[in-house]
Amino acid sequence: MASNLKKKAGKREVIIKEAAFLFKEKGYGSASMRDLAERVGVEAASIYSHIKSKDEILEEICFRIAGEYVSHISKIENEKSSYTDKVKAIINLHIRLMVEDAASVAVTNNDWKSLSEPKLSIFKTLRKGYEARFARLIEEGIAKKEFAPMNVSVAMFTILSSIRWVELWYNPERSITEKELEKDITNLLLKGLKK
Amino acid sequence: MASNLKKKAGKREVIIKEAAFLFKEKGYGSASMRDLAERVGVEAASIYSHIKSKDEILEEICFRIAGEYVSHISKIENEKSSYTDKVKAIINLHIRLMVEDAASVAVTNNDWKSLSEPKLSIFKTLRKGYEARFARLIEEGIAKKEFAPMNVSVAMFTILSSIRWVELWYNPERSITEKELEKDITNLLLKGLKK
DNA sequence: CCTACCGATCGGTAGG
DNA sequence: CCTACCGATCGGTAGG
Repeated sequence: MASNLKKKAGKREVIIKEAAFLFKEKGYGSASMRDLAERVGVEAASIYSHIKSKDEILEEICFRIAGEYVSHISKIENEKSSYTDKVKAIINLHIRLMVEDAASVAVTNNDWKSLSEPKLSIFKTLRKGYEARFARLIEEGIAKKEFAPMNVSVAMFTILSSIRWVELWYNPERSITEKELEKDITNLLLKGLKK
Repeated sequence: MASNLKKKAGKREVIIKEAAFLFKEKGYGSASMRDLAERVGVEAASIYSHIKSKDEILEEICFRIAGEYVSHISKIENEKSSYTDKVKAIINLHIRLMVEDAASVAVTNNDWKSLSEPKLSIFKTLRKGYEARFARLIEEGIAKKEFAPMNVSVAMFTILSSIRWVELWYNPERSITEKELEKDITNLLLKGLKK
């Protein structure tokens, strides 16, 4: 009985997790609910006992990831540390999420445009808020002479998107560890390519 | 007569151009040929006088962009310049293509996975070849002590993907010019955020 | 969770 | 380039 309940509660998670893999592989628009059902191991109609719509799955994936970012940046802002360390913490956050749940991060990055209203607008607002807070940390870092003077938006977006490739390249069988990956990316972004 | 012929030759281009905008906006899988026909201003069936299939349009977009990259890197390799300047030239190439044809670059980045075989494999091979050549330039730059020692793949992918955000942010109405954008991104990647 | 099925929409073709 | 239409597949529902 208890195991039955647990199985049922877990099924929704299984569906969302498999959906993340599927959407990452094929793209949201090209993935069908029948594809998803096959991966989960049930008939297509059965999926709908656990979720309301294909849309809802995308929402769940995108807002979970967005929530992760937003909740962590508050902590980083409040830490008593240098701006260099705050930016390092943000880079670290993005790499960690990417390594821990590459599929969901990839889907959020690639398919958030397929969100339907009003969720699309809410997502955009969340993202803009996050970006504004990150931009402010860079701005303050420049003001405190920790960072070189430069266009704040350019710096922020360059850092944010520079981590996206990890999705395509990194897998646990690589000879490089997450720690090394993080160190190399952070060094490159903070100190540059040049010797 | 001559104008009729020209009109016909141009129509295929119009279709591919509109498709790039459409695919960028909605994603390849979520965009329909009826959407595309409406943008072009004809009935859905009429599209097929100019192209064979939806697939073919995606192929055309992805391989044109891939071709741009591949043809330019040969020139860069053969230039008698420092490795720093070669890397700068590659960054410049990516920014220029992104600014000139943001839609096609975005579609290539986001939807190449929807290519069907054998084009998918060919595309992957092209991309791997390009990456290998870029990686070698970084490797040689490190050997010549122009660049700091680091994992070559990490450096290459970080640089390549760091330019992707331009698609989402840049538009000609921004107060920043393409030249300034390029200078800021190049500086950040070569010298780093830190003062 | 399944069988059976719906209306809508898809990519694409025939024929003019 | 259009009208008319095809078979396949889509997301989703009814009923058990």
